[in-house]
Amino acid sequence: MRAKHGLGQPWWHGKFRGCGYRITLGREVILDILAKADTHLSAEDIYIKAHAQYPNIGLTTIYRTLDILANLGLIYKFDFGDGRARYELTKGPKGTHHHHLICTGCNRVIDYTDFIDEEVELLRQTEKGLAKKYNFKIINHLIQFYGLCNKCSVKR
Amino acid sequence: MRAKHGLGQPWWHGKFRGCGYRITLGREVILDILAKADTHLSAEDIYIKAHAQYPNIGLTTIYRTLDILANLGLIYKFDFGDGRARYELTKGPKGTHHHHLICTGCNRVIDYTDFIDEEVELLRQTEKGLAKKYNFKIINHLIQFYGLCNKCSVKR
DNA sequence: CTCCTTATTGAAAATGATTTTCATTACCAT
DNA sequence: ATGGTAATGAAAATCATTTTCAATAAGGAG
Ligand SMILES: [Mn+2]
Ligand SMILES: [Mn+2]
Ligand SMILES: [Zn+2]
Ligand SMILES: [Zn+2]
Repeated sequence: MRAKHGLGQPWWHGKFRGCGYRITLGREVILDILAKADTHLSAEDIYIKAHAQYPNIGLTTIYRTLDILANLGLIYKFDFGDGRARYELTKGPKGTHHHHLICTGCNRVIDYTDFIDEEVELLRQTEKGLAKKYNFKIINHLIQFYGLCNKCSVKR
Repeated sequence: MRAKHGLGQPWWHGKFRGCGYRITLGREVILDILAKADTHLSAEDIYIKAHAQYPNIGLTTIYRTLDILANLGLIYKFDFGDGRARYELTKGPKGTHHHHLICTGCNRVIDYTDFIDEEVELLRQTEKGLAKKYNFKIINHLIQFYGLCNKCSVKR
């Protein structure tokens, strides 16, 4: 059940090598952690996990690798307002693009992928309209809903 | 043509006092700057402008005031990825809620309010669906499209 | 497999935005 | 006008992220 492509090469090796980057132990560890994660990890979260498997890795390498991954479009970098960036594999285990519900009470973040059918279509149309009107080439979008989760809305 | 409410009181004095906050010269200056701004200002941008009218004001006061304003919902705080927070009056001169087009090439941010008719309606429906499904009380949303502006897409 | 070039790395120092501390000042209800 | 207390500025402290630099290790060539 290993997620490999081709001849036992992890899926990302290709894109990585193609851009002139070397495959290193540290980078493998980091991508492994991201692939297994089911939450939005911060650089330090990743550092702590990585350090367990590979005690020599430095936090600097985490930052540098995350930067490359974000530029390659393999991960998303988010700001949920808690003062540190959080990262998530573009195509996670769930594999699908998703949006976020963010609780301003407890900072919980809920992923949601169950878009209404029309939502996807409308997004396409909106992007098309904006692209033409502003002569802007849309590559990606960020959609987040802020509010109170079930627990937090009770407290108030 | 002054934007006043009641007996010559700026519109925000009410809400401000109602929450136990005092009206100070520094705060007036800051809100004035935000009200006149047609771009997304950083704390330091505001500090520089404020300093011109009120040389004694400290950067600390800017941060503290912005924090209050954001909590009161009078301003939005954004992260456009350039390492500093940027702020915008919730109800600007334009008065309307808007979304952003962000150029990843030059960091230009375009406001857009010209929603497709269906966009507003769909957003309402989506929010309703999410609210029920996740038992989440939606208060606000953030929608940003990333891509390349006309100038930057030519260069590539 | 060995060598060599060069990307990568870790540690430590630097940076830079935002916060905290604390003594002083100034709102504003009475 | 006065007093209680929120607000303020300067300086120091935080803290996530970046930079520096000498040491190390991918990985292509031979
Ligand atoms: Mn997510
Ligand atoms: Mn805007
Ligand atoms: Zn919550
Ligand atoms: Zn641009």
